[in-house]
Amino acid sequence: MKADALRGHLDPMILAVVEHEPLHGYAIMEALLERSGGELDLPTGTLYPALRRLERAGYLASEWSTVGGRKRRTYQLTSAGAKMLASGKQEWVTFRAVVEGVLRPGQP
Amino acid sequence: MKADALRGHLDPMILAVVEHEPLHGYAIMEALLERSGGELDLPTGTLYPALRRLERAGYLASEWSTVGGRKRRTYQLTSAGAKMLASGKQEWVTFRAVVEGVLRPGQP
DNA sequence: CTTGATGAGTAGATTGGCTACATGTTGCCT
DNA sequence: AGGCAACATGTAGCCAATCTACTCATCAAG
Repeated sequence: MKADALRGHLDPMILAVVEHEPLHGYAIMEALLERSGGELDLPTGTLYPALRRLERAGYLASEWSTVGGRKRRTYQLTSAGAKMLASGKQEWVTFRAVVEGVLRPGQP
Repeated sequence: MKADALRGHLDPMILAVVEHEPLHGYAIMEALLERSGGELDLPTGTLYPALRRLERAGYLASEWSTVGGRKRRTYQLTSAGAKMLASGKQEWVTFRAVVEGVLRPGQP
């Protein structure tokens, strides 16, 4: 999968995996990998800056903890993040309709 | 629709509209607008550079003509472009599965 | 005692879509 | 006649998100 196909779609995906349970960065990576059937293997240089960006924007809140001698930063969805996720899902539906309207995937 | 959601998806869309008939730039813009139900209103600063890029890459070929006193550059799909379009369609299917696998659009 | 998995992070390059601009024609409306 | 909308093509430069490539640290297995 091409790199910049992800552009603008990563944020709602990240928010989605922490929708029902707070997770730390590494666990978010794994969740994305698992939910995508192994397709979405984010480099840390993509994920961690994205998480900080989402926190700065107020969509995520984080707190540190230590588990088994390892420091974790656990992120949870804020209410603003929940709204952003909902609108992100709606935008995805629109986007999909646009692309498929143009691509006409009926004929391969 | 967010601007950079388009990143990496525009190329196959452009190739798709010239798949069955060659079109000039302005007509491609209109075709995209129509096929997307009015959602995809590309600025010329996006479309024309994209067309040149696709031609440089060998996916499109162009020739000039004059219709009603106006100069047109008409683009048609090359065989390399057809292959690229086919693989672009396939990549879209994968991409859609990835996003929806992560977003789980069942629950809004 | 080295390797792989866990865990978090930064610096810098790339790149493609965007805004804003430049240029010209045709045809309709007032 | 004058002006504006639609038609038609293009460039320069900005911006931001993702990537590569790196650093640093702990723990378990071999």
